[in-house]
Amino acid sequence: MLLPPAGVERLLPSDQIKPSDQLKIASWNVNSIKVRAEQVIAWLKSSETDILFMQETKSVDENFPAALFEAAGYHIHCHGQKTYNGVAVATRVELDDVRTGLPMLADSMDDEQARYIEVDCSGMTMAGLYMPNGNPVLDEAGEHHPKFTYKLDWMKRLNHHAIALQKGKKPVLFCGDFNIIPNAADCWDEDVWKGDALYHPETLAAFRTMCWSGYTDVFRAIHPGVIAYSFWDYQGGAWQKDNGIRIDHIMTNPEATDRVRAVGIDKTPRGQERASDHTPVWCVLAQS
DNA sequence: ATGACTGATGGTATCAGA
Repeated sequence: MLLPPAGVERLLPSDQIKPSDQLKIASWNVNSIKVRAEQVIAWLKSSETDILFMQETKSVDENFPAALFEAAGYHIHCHGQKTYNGVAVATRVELDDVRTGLPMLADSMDDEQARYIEVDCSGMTMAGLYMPNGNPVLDEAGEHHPKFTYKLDWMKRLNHHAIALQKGKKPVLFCGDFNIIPNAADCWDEDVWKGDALYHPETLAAFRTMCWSGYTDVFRAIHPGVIAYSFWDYQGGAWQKDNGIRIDHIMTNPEATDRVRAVGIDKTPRGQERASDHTPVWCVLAQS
């Protein structure tokens, strides 16, 4: 085992050292880019992230603080709307194409919400998404509430698109705030989440459809049995009690999974002053 | 305990988030 040189106190852990032929990709629900820009940029620098997908920017594109990112060496592509939702990508590597909006199906519900951005880079396709929350599940008549129907419809569109992208035989990666708790081990108390849209059987079934079509939850694949969360509610001292849930994910098709060299969730930003309620999830991919 | 956060909004309360 190599030891750090004398006098060097802060080396990255060995699994975070990134050779030049690798890309570090991350996803972070920032909960307002206006409030979080400085913290996000500081994290981009300290984490050596090449491409960051952001969600809940809550900003129209003309108000996105892109100049702050440019000054730090990151170019911004954003797809926002007023008040709610909003996705963006910050990159310090060249992108070949950027597309926004998740494709519709013939029977899809109308969708004006800014929740999807997709890029081509280094022969790969990578997407950042903000899945609808889906609550409440039921309306007053006991039927599916329109918000839950919208979530299921959105997942159906995502699954169709995920399968369509597989036909390219290229590496494909989806990351973002999925608003899905994949398993009981991904929350502090399963009983609290039973019946919630994030852990509803129909939500989990749609998530498994994505898994069965070839996409891997790379955090869980590389860290089996590890308890790690990506969201802690602002209320009730959830952070202090570690009452968290793992709902931010990186999903890779087989070609991309083969290139995964490391995966992690960085809890540090969640513990900082005026933090987002989510913390970043990241992975390192070999470029060939 | 009708509580308990945080952010955005032509707002001084209401929504949405999860």
